[in-house]
Amino acid sequence: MVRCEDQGLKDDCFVRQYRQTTEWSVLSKDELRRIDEVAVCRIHKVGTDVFREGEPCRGIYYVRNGLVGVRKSDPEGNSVILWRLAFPGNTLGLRPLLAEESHRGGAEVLETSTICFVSVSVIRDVLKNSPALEHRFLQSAARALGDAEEAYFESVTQSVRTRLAHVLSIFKDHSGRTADDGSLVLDLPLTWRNISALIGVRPESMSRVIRKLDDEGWAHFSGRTVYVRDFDGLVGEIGPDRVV
Amino acid sequence: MVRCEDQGLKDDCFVRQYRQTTEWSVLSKDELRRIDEVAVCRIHKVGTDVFREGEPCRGIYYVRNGLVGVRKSDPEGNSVILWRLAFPGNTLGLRPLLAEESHRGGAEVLETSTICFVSVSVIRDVLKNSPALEHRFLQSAARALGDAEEAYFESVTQSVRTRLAHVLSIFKDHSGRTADDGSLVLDLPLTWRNISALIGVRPESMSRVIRKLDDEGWAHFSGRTVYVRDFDGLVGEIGPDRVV
DNA sequence: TCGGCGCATTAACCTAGGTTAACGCCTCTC
DNA sequence: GAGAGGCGTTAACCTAGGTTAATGCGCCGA
Repeated sequence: MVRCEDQGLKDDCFVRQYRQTTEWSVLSKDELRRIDEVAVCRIHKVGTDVFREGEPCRGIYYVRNGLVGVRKSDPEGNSVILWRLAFPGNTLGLRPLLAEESHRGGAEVLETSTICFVSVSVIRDVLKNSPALEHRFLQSAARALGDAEEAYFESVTQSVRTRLAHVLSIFKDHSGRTADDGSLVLDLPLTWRNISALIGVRPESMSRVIRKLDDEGWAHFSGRTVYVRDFDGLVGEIGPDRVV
Repeated sequence: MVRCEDQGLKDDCFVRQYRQTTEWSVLSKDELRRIDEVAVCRIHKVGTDVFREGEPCRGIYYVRNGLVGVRKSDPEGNSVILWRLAFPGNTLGLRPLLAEESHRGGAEVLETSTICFVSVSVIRDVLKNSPALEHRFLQSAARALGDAEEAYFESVTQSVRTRLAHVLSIFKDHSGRTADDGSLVLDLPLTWRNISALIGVRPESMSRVIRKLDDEGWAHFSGRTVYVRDFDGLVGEIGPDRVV
């Protein structure tokens, strides 16, 4: 609802990627600036929808800061899972745009987020003039496909315990810090409810697992803060790395 | 092991796609012919590997006829699932090629198959000269990604029963025929063991499910032949279509 | 200030599917 | 013709996780 300019924020989401190594970095500074010019950045409040499942794809959403989750629900609306998280720097809506499909999941703001929107027509135009960008997208789509296979495999193969360890390792890379005594402290940016949905289980089962993990001394859970004694031990004992 | 020419088969896998609507159809007849010229077609026997998990990707494999399955196993080698099937007309190895990764799954010949191999360098060369082909691949990769999400969702959400119904509907489209009395007859091209692996459960559980389905009168199972009384009823009752 | 709502937790209970083991059957090989 | 090995099935048993229900807590809005 709130435009970024109102907050004195400069809309330079894409130009800033010039220095980094995202897919967009293959574009020239000028091309990126041109995207920024037409991008519309807004601040979205927690709990609101960025887009809904089944809705036609109108463009892409660059998450500048905050946190957004992509949900999927069955036709009856029940059994919602959290398919993926979009952290700052991530882009939403690119898949349906490239596939020329509707959104297969709905995006919900999990933490107040600044999100920049760029319409389909702009992106298509950019792509038409930049085979290099298309090439990069193809490569990362192919990799994402491999990751999705891996996720499927994991869901069939691994226990909730193991999958939780996997999720924690994502947050470790992302928002983990080391305490004075050398142990790892995680301030989870998600409710346990959402973490359950991310793993695809009920909150009650999640609760059960974290209590057991706590009892066994692997980690201490207090609210959304997790104190991990020995992270490598946890991941190693509970489920070996599936970094392939 | 056996070259196609030895059998008097003409190597025209790719040229033939000119008339059809696959991704390759965007190429000119000449370009397709040029691929055929360097393609190596061989007949692979049941049980042999086309490529193995973790192996670097040397090129793509066009399945001309027969049936190939892509397996995934965990580091210890156990708990093998069947991730996808390659029917005649399908191509294997394109994902790792585009992602510039190694094979994340191993391909095993399930029915004696004629498979045409084209090396990485040829494909890369073709792609470099055809943005149109790259565009088509990007689109289908994006769609495949959506399908993989769906598969994940289904594995988390749906029962074995439902997932079996889903698999049967694949074979219905593929190798189903209608009996004189109007009922549907499927001659499954896979062992039940492999169908279990496709769904991600043990053969024993599979057995349990088909017996129940038989008892309840939905279908009759005899060896690898399935007689389905009322297919739409089965799919409708057991799990609504997830055609989104 | 109070009521209500959504998160989190616990406990009791239930069930789908994994595990183990045994058996029949087929095919291939020696 | 005998053995071996793979498939398919059944049965008995076990466990992870879903289901239901109850309780406490914190937050928000009236």
